[in-house]
Amino acid sequence: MTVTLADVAARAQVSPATVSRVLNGNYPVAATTRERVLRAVDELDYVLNGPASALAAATSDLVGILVNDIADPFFGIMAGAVQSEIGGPGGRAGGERLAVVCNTGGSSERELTYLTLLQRQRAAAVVITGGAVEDPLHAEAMAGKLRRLGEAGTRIVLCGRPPVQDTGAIALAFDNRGGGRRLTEHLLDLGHRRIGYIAGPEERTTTRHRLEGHRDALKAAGVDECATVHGPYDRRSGYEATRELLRQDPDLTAIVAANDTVALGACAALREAGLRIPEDVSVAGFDDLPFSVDVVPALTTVRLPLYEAGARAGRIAMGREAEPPGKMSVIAGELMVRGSTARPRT
Amino acid sequence: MTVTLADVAARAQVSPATVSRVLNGNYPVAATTRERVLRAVDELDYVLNGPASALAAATSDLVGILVNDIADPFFGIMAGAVQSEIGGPGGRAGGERLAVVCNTGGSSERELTYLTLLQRQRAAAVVITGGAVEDPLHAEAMAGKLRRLGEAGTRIVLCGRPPVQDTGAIALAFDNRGGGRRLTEHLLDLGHRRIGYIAGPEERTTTRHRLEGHRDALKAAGVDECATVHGPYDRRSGYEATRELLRQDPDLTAIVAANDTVALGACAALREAGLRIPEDVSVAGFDDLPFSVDVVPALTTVRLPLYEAGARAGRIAMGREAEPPGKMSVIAGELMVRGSTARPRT
DNA sequence: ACGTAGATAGAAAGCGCTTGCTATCGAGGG
DNA sequence: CCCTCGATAGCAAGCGCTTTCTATCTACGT
Repeated sequence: MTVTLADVAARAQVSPATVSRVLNGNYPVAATTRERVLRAVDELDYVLNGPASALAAATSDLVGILVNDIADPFFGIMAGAVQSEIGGPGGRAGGERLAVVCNTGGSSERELTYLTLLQRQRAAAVVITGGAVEDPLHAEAMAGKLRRLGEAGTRIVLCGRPPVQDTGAIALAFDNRGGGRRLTEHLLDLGHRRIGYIAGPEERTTTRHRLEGHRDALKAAGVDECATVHGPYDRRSGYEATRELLRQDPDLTAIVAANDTVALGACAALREAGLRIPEDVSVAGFDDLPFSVDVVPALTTVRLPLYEAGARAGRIAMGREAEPPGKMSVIAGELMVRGSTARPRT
Repeated sequence: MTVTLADVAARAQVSPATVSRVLNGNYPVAATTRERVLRAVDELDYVLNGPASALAAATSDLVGILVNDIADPFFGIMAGAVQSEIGGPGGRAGGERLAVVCNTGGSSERELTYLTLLQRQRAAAVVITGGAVEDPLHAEAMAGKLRRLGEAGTRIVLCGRPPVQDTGAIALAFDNRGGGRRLTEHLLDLGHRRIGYIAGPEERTTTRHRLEGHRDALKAAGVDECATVHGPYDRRSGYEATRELLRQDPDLTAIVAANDTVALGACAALREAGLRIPEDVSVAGFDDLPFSVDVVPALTTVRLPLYEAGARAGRIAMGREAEPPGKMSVIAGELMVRGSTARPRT
C-alpha cells in the first residue's frame, strides 16, 4: 500500500492530527515536533492523498480553465497566464493549485459537460475564456450551471466573454466592437471603399461584436457594406472565404478577417490569385498573435492584451485582486497599423 | 448544503449503494429502479462528489499533461490531441476524464513539483511532453518520481522525449537527430557550405539531438562546422542569435534554426540586415507548426506529427492502444522543402 | 505556592462515496 | 412441495484526511 498520514504519524511518534497540522501549517506545532514530522514525511516519501484531503476539508486546489482550442495561441496565451497566477503563495500548503484546462472545441454542450465535471471536482475556481454561443437555450443552461457552481463556492471569471446575468460571475470582456470599428475606420481612412469581411462562426458573441464594429464604421462613413462570409476561426476558413469573396466581388481592395489566423489564410489565397499585399489588396486581422508581426508583410491588426487579461482573470479567481466595479470590465484593443494595409490603387 | 448521494437515495426510495451502482453502471440494477434513481438525480440536480468518489474507489479521472509552454502551439497541439483521446467512452461513469495541463516553463523543478501534485491527486495517467533537461541530478530525481508514480498505478507516457530507464514509462520519442541531419543534408545538397546554427537551450535532449544531427551531416560531407549559438525556443532568441551569427560569420549562406518559431526571428533579423531570403541566405526551421507554411517565403522545415503523437500518447495512457514493443517508439520527422531554402549565390 | 491562561498534542467524529458480504424474492429442478 | 440458484437490493465497514473538542503541561502573576 501507499504511505498514509497514519504511517507518518507512527514514525514521527505523534498523532495523525499533528501530522496534518504540520502539513497544512494552519495550527501551532512545536518546532521540534514539526521537525520530526517533516523528517518522517521525507523518509517515507509521503505524498498527501488529495481526494481524501479535499473530501475532509471540503475544498480542492483545482482550478478549471475552459478554452475553445488549446492549440490556438489565442487561448494558449490566456491559459498560460491564468496558470501563472493561480499557483504560487497564498492559501494552504504552499498554495499549489492545479490548472485543469478543458478543450471545448467551441461546442456549447461540451462547455456544459466540462462545467459539470469541474463542479464534481469541487473546483476552487473556473475561468471561462472565449466568446459565448448565442443560443437562448444554451445561455439559460449556462446561467443555471454558473449559478449553481457559484453557490457551491466556486469563483467564476469570464475572460474575453460578455457577462452572464444573475450568476455573480465576474466578466472581463474584450472590446471587440470598438476594435472592429477602428480597424475598418483605418481602412476607410486609407481610401478603401470595397472591403470584404471574413467573419467568424455565426451565433457567437465575438463574431457578432467584431462584425458590428465593422458595420458601424461603414455606416458612419456612408459606405455600403460589401461581401461578408462566415467561417470558423482557422486558416483554412480564411483561405476559402477569400476565394469566395474574390468571386463575389473581384474589385475589392481590402479584406478584414475575423482574426489573425484567418487573415493568414486570406493572404495565402490572395497570393495564389496573383494579388499583391498590400499593393492590390490590403489585409487586416484581429488579436495580434505573436506570429502576426513576422508574416510578410506584417499584419495590421487589433492587439488584444491576452496575457494581461488572463493573468488578471487568474488573480481575480484567486481573490488576489479586487473584482472590477459592477463585476465587469471592458478591455480595449489597440490598433496596430503595419505593412499589410496601404492606400488602394488609384 | 449541497445534495448528496443519500439525498438522491431517499428521494428514489432506495439505498445509497443502489444510487452509486446506477451512477457507475457496474452492477446489475433493475430497469425500473434505475429509472427512478435517474429521475431523482435529475430532479435534485445532483452532481457526484469527485473527491469522495476518488477516495472510496481509490481511483481518479484526472489525467496530467506536462508541457513546457502552453502558449506555444508545439505543445498546444500535443496537449489538445491527448485531451481528445482521454475523454470519451471506456471506464466508469461515461468515462469522463479531465485533463490537467501543467506549464513547467521548461524548469526541471517545476516539472517535479507538478508530478508530485499529480501524484497527490492520484492521477490516472500522466503524459509528459517536451525534451528532458540533461542534468544527472534531475534525471535521477525524475526517474525516482516516475517509478513511484508508476507503482501507485499511474500510467506514464513520455511524448517527444527519450525513455527514462527503470520506470516502466512508455516513450514516444521524436527522431530529432535524424530530422536535424536530413535538414542539413538538404542544405548541403543545395551547395551551402557556411551554415549557421541556432540551437535551443543547452542541456536539453531536444537541443542536443537536433544539433548532433546537424553535425553528423556536416561531418559526413566533410564540411567544417560554422558558428553555433544557443538560446531559448522563442522568436526573440532567433532574432538575436541571427545578429550574432552574422557578426561571427558575415559570409554564411544559410541558417538552421532550432525550431520554426526561432526561424521566424531569424528571418526578421535577416531582412532587417537587408538580406533576402532565400536569395542571400537560406533559412530552415523544425517542427512545421501551422504558420510555417504561411510565412513568406514558406519555411523549409522538418514536420513532426505532433497531433498524431499526442493522440497516440493519449490512447496509450488510457490503455486503448497497445504499448510499443520495448515500451519505446521513435517517431520520424519528414523534411518539408519549401521556399525559404535555395542554392547559395555563386 | 496556587490558580490560570497559553501553547501543544491527541481522541474521535465525520466528509460522501464504494463495495464485499448478506438478505430477500421468485423461479425452476428433483 | 422443498431446495437451490440467479437476480437485486441493502448493510455497514471503511477510504485517508481534517477539525472540533478535550487533555496536558508549562509558565507566570500575585
